[in-house]
Amino acid sequence: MTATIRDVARACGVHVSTVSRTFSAPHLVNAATRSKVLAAADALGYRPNRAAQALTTGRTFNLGLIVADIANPFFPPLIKAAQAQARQRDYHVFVADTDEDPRAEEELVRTLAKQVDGILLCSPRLSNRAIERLAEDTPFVVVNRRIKGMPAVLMDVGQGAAQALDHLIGLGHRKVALVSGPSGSWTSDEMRRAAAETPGLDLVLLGPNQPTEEGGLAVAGDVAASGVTGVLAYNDLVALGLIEGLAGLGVTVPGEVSVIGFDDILPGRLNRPKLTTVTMPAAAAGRLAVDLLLQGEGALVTLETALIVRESTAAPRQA
Amino acid sequence: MTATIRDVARACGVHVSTVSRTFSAPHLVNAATRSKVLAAADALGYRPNRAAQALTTGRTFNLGLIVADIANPFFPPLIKAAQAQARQRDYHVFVADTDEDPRAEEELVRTLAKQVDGILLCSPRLSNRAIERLAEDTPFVVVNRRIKGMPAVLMDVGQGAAQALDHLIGLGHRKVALVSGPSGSWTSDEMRRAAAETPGLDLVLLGPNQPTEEGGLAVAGDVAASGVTGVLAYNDLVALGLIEGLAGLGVTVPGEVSVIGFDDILPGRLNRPKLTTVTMPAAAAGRLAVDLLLQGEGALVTLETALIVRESTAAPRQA
DNA sequence: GTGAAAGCGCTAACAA
DNA sequence: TTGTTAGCGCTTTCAC
Repeated sequence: MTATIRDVARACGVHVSTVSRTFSAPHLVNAATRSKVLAAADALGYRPNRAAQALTTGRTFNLGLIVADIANPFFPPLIKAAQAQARQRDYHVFVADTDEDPRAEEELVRTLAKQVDGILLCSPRLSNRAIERLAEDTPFVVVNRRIKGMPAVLMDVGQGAAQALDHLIGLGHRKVALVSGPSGSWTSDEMRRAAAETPGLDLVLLGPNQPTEEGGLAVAGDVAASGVTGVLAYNDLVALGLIEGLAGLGVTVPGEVSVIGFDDILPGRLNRPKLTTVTMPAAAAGRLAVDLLLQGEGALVTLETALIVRESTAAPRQA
Repeated sequence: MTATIRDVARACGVHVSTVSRTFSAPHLVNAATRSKVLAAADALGYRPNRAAQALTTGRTFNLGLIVADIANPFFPPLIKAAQAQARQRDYHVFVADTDEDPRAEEELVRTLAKQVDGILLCSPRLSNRAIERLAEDTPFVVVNRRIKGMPAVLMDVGQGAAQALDHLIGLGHRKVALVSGPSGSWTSDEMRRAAAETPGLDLVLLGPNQPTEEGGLAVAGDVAASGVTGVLAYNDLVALGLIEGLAGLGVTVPGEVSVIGFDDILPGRLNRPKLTTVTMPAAAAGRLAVDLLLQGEGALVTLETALIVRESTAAPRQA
């Protein structure tokens, strides 16, 4: 039904290999022949069959993009940017969602591996070892995970967390909770590391938690019971859930407790109080990760983050 | 490097066709042979090469999912659900974003067509005619678009809009604006149709508008100038932008103007005032669309929508 | 129940 | 510059 290289060849009286060359190495074919072929191809609506190309060349012109949760507002801008960048380079992208499950992540990588030229693993939940093993078969770029020798795009979470904590300290908070994210999350570990290195803090670690509103809601009781006056949450969703949970417990934000999120997603900007948070350059990360993958360079890119002070933080109430 | 069917065949002393059958038609092969083959395949980490399978069978086990804007919060739940459903049926999904551009949409369909077994076109901006033409080459399911003879998943936008308008009327509003969406949007047309059929309304049509916060912000002036006391917006993003724009103009919501959105996205629930809106079953639509596509049935599914009254609507101030 | 052989659409030496 | 040929990994008749 759909035209093949052979139809085009027949239509303009050349051999199939000439048609093939016209597309894959145009400089090797006579200009006159080339335009004849192009015209015929156009008339027939010919488009090369990517599966066949992949079979001979080993290149699929496909990329895999794996995220923990498509519906988490942090990811869509990253997906969008990666997809756009890939498109520019004539690549298509498979998007898949692991539902925060490391086993699903691994299986996904395995089934995708042969169909793509490389995989973007975003905020993986798999262990470094597991990722390294998988990377033996497929080019990888990881986002928000540091693995020796593997190309990565990192967001400087440690620096953002430090800034957030300094902000809290500057406001006069001493006893502060870190509401961490899922286990296996590099960003969560980075936040913890940054917190541990911040002097002058009476730190309470609460977690692991689900990286969702529900996770925040669920931990509200513990936060209230802990007696902290400030909280740094794993992400905005958790922060939002926490604020809601705290409100349910009669604890006001930022009156009694200050809360800082991470990611700077839209809902945080609209919430009352507007969320103080750390912006994450998700779109830039998506774009760069695609570039790294396609250029096959072993680079490590670290993107800056920045604290945005809004309304969910204030000086602690005097005891 | 990666094991092929031939490696497996050699490893257990059978012919390649037997190995092939073991996977594609297991009942045609002796149980003993089958388990021998399976064991060898497992040991070698064999996975069939999808490109090669596609070449012979014509089935790719890939799906295309095209949306207007991945970053619009309405779509991620749909994408997530579609992806999960596809995965269950052993399909992978290409996700692509048209940036609200009909030309990009068409080109995307064309380049994707040969690599997939079908395409899910969500809230397309292309004309019916253009879609029908494209559908000659590739199985399609459209979401939120009604095209004669084409499988579709629809959300009952007309009904939702009618409910929203009735709510406004019940509150005492007479002069109401419909802030429509992008041209080419079926949902926008449905809303307009429903509005036109609602009696007792002094209707002002404002649009087309971009389906984003910016779109809402930009139209705020016109809304204020129009003298309406109620607004039905194309979606929550527009409604949110509009409320913000109105606030900038010193117009309070719902004090002076009531605003209703569409989609029920998270930011709307967190906004102050919390947005009165119409829920759209995006996840269900994604799931069903995949089912329709893979079952190849020519069905038309219409999903219900429902008004959720929150805080952005109230009785009009007495003149 | 299994093997042999042809071929899916394309590319990549090699020859002419 | 173009044609010839073999083959990518797999499925699918057709024989045995």
